[in-house]
Amino acid sequence: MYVSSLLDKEPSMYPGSARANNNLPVQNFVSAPAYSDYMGYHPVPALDTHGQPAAAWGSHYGPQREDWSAYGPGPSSAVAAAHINGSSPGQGSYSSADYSSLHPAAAAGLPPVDTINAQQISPNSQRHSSYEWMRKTVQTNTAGKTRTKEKYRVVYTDHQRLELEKEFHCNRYITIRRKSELAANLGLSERQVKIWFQNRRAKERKMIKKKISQFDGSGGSAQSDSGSLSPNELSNSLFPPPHGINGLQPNDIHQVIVSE
DNA sequence: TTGTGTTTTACGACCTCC
DNA sequence: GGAGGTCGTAAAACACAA
Repeated sequence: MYVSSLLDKEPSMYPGSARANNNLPVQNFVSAPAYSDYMGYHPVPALDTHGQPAAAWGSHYGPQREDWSAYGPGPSSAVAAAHINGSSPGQGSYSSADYSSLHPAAAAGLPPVDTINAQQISPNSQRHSSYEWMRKTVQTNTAGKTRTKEKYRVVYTDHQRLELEKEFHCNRYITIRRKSELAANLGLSERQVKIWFQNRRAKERKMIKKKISQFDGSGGSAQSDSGSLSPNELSNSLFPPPHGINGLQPNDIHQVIVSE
């Protein structure tokens, strides 16, 4: 089950890094011993500052995964502060006008991202400068390409990754509605959220593959229980992709999940 | 400080589904 | 045909040993 891949110690997964130190003040993180594979990874009321209560997480997907409750207590004011103080390179990628055009729903029903941006200006000069090049890159590249010859990717803030991880932990496949909401709340484009989930699933498959190969290698047994399945088959058998998900209204999906 | 390996965003190609 | 899936890959960001 998913527990095996997430709860297994994965030191390579978001180790305490300079990234975290650069993005957020250390004091803004509380320890999360219950979830050691992702530093500072614990449920936070991050979205509630945008008018969405923390409980809404559960309401979207019904009961949380059985292993989710192990990740520590709920809302932390310290992390809420981190959210407010946190930086967001991705947010620097979009002007409010661009953002509104990209996220009409957000523009209509959510607070303007400018407000968030104003709150989340990075205290880190390097990060800040990276926003500048990103802003420049996106705004000046009329070809629609976000890549430039020198730099072409932003680094998501810990808060953005935290929220994405939380969503991934609830559901490995994001619904259209949740994608839109997350994008609006995190100041990312829906495309970025979609690609993040794709990459995240790829990462997990890679981790599973790695674990299987390690298991086969160390166990000495050429055929383990999982040996009859390829990593992809194993992953898909555990978490089958939601075929036809787009044919359903988000509410339908929500209701299906909640009813389970 | 630098070289090297790993992780993280982002994209294109191709496939499936509606 | 469009949207989203995987897979493979590029390149920036990062960690860390030497």
